Amino acid sequence: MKYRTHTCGQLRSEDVSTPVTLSGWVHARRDHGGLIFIDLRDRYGKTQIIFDESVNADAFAAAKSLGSEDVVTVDGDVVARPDEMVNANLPTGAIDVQCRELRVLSPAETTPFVITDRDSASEELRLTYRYLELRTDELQSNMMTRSKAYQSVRQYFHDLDFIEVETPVLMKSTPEGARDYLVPSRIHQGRFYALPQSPQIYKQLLMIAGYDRYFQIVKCFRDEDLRADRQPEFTQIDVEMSFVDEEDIYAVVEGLLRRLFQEFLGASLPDPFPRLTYAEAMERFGSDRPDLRFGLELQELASHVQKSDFNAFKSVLDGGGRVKGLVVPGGAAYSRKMIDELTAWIKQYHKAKGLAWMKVTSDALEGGISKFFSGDTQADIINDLGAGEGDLIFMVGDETKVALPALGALRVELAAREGLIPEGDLRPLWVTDFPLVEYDAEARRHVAVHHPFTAPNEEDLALLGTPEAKNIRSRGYDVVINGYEVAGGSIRIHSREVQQQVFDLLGIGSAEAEAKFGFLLKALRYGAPPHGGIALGFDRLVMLLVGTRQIRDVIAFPKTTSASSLMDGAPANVSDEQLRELGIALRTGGKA
RNA sequence: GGGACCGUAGUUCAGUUUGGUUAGAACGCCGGCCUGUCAAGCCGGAGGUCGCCGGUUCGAUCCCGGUCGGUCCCGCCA
Repeated sequence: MKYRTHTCGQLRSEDVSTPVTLSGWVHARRDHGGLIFIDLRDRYGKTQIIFDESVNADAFAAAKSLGSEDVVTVDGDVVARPDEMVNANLPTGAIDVQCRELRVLSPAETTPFVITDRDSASEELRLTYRYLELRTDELQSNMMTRSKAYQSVRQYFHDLDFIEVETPVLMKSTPEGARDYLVPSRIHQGRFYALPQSPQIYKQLLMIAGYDRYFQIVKCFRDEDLRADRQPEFTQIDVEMSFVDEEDIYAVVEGLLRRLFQEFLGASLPDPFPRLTYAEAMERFGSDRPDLRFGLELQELASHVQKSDFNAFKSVLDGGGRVKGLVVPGGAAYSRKMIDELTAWIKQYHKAKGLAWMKVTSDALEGGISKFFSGDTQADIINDLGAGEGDLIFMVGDETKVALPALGALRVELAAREGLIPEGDLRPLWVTDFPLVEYDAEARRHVAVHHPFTAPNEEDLALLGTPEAKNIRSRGYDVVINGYEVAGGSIRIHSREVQQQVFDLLGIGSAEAEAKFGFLLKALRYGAPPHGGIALGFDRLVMLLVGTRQIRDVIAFPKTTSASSLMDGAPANVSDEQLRELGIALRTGGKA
């Protein structure tokens, strides 16, 4: 039995009078009494099938009872449509297939939602029936883009002589970083594998093994809370290279991204990508992943505040904090209610103590905290900030690590509200010179900003082991596009001594380091080349390629915000027998 | 761990402000008519434990408490 000679997206005017067989899903049925149309759909497209009572009564009778999403095979002949019936919206819109014989392969029950319209059902329902949602044009298109992107990435790295190596999914739990997903061992009861947060250590060991250009498209797992752009299992393009410095990595990554965005969007990314240090990104944008598609940059207000009578801000400056602001064009029209809402928002979500504001008139400031500034200072502020009549100045004064991120969040929020974000733009950049460590109040020690194997900046190397070590810059770098962190990496430590010093800085004692990373420290003794690498978030790249803000739109079977799969019910309880085999007794019995 | 919003026919929503007899609409589904539609059209019909549990009340979809589920955000995500 032959199911198809062509796909449902294939036939054109040139095929008229060809006998064909098509198989697919009944997308829609339009019954005109003596004439029935169905749109037959597969992943290649749709073709209209005609059943004409006067041409073939048997097929016509069979078509009477067809329902949406039935799977059928149609034998028939390609016929041209009358000129005025051509559907210009469909690639196959110039022809019909006149049905000779209809075979119903698999009738479908009424679906819980209509396949033609993804918006017609809640996400909850669509996730429960994900295999139905995957039939929609939008998701099929997304998944095909994803598939082509895999191929493009592989081709790129193979052409550059990279070797693709699979690393273990069952590995040893590493204490730093995200929470691990654990897998119990049956053979070694009471012991656990961890799923990789990334193949970080393996790829470094591959460098030591001499595989000097490695890449892998690899699943990673992090047991942390989800977001619109974060799933517990996600895919990285993992890259590592030996005998390289930052510039070599930048060149390879920029080449890949330029290729992908050119191929899928016809977009030419800048060459080279602009670069910002972490410090500059924080000062100007209040974020280490700035969205460069719009302005609203953070501006310094310290000198003006010093000349004011606003003691709240002056004491912030005296205490070593910062006062910065941003100018909202036309913001003077904001109502008091809107400003109050923004104030509540920034206090609740971004820990700022408040949000000060002043409106700009022709030559002075008014409202808000303007009364604390003299006329001359007001003029200086307007001039200095490049503000104009009708603008609004927002200000935050706080300790540095609150003030800058709060204003950064405000910047993004205001740009969205004001429609200042040009959606078609793509603005990539490198962010460099991250701090090597930051203080973790909860753990009461310094932790790695990137990871513990990141090399310190050469210029700051002398500070290792001194009290100034907390200010050391790292050789880490991120790629940011439109506010999304799409890649992150670093030049790694290849010296056992430096690695030991960094562990010391992180409060990881030699015994602990030996127990947890002994195999890496040992490997570093046997001839470790200088090396570095990067990992690109593949899902986020595909999001940009298809133009969605939701990571679930580019993953075939995603999890909900609470990390469960509505379709298959994972995670689920397991039998006592399974637990017994693993030597596991539940402490609380779990939630039934 | 915290905050906000949401949960009512198969589906998307309205209704709840001010508790009260038959809870509506559209789409889908079923039946009928219809030979050029392509989201076909017209006529008719069926379809509801108002997420779940408890409380208040003569009476709860509506008010209160809890709980489950979904979405977004803060924390978290080396």
